[in-house]
Amino acid sequence: MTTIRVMLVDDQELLRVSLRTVLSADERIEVTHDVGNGSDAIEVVRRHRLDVVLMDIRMPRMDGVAATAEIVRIAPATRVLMLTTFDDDELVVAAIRAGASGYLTKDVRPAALAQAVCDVASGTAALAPGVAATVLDLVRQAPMRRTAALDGLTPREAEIFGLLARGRSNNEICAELVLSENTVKSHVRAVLQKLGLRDRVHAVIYAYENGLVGRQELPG
Amino acid sequence: MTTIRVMLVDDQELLRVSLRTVLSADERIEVTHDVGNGSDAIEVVRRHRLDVVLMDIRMPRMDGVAATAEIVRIAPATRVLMLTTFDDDELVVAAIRAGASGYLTKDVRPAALAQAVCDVASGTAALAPGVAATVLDLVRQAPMRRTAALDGLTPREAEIFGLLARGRSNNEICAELVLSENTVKSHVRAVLQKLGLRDRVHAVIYAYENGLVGRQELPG
DNA sequence: GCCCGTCTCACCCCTTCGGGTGAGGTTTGC
DNA sequence: GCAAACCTCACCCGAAGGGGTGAGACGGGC
Repeated sequence: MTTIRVMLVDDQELLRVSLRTVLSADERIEVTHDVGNGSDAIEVVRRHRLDVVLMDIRMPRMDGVAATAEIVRIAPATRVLMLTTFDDDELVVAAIRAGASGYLTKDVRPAALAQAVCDVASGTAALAPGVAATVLDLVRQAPMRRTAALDGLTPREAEIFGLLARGRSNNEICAELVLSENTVKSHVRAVLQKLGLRDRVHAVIYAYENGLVGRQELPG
Repeated sequence: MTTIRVMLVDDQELLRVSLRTVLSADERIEVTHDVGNGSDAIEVVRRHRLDVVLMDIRMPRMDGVAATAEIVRIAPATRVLMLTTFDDDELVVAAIRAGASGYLTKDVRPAALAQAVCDVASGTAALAPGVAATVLDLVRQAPMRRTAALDGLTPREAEIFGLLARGRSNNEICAELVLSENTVKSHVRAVLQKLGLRDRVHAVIYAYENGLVGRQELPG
């Protein structure tokens, strides 16, 4: 059995040194590289085979999330384990969506850290207890995040979009806004075209995915 | 600091005894009850204050998921930690949605088990490494979850509904499932009729409002 | 003044969709 | 063996939706 090749990515050199000490104590692990920012990390990934990248989420010169996305893209076999001082909810989600295999807070105990590295190397995932709660909440009922995803729409178009998202037909919209159906169709066309959506079905999905619509009941 | 009051729920008495031994070795933990099925567990929860319920997911007389849902309903402060021999994907999701605070496999090491009990008691969550990967996948691109909101649909219809919820056109569906468009239309009609929905737009809304679909990306 | 964006509406086209009906095949259960 | 689901597919129809073009009215900004 070969050792697990690990790279450390953190802007604090002091922390890198201590991480190296901790991980090197585990005979299953070999720390082959350590760098201070995301750009350098990507360079290393491009040139060397790595099993696990242990990455701080907040860094200068390309943040951890962006670096993770790029690393996963160019080296899918390499696992990325995020390391952070906080269990910032948004960053957790962003990191996971970027393709991170785990998310640990820096108060993790040394033995647990080494174990987590081995876990992700073997294809499983590692979550810090405090982070796990956040993730479970996400599974339970997906959150809605507010976005400026309607930029570029005129006020009227945004209004039409809101009705589209609620499942209104063109006919219902023209009744509610006192417009001719032709006008409604013009607005709908503009909305779909500007947002790059194929049809009103996709408009509904877009609305939900971007948190642009609250809870609603279906009539009937 | 008071001890953490724990109840064990498992149909195998042998396992209950060994769990009791393991957990009692930790001075932070006090095993106050142990029962052999979900119904008894609920009775205990009704009468006593508990911090953590350690529950097997497969049991006679009300399965672990149903019992969890009921326990969470009547005693929201009590945390439920699922314990299972497998990391069955569907059961993981069901347990989490029922309100479980953690999910461990029975190959967990004793010290880790005690730590997990303390973790969930303090409000965080505990996930076994093998389970965490499953959950992360759900966050990344959540697949369709099985729910009562789809009762009455045949398996094929439920499958069609899942594609409807993702914004697929009839044409795309018939390509993905290798069916004629006429067949797809038949299924779509049955789905809309059974769920009392006007059109596919409302089907998407229904899916989101009932948590039947996770985060997804729109193509393009 | 003029231009530009917005809102309004009209007409055309063709595709997609929802609804109705019927029908042949399989599997499941009584 | 028969009934009852279920899956499959076909044909029909009318309505709804998406796309294109054009155009009149109003407003603000230069």
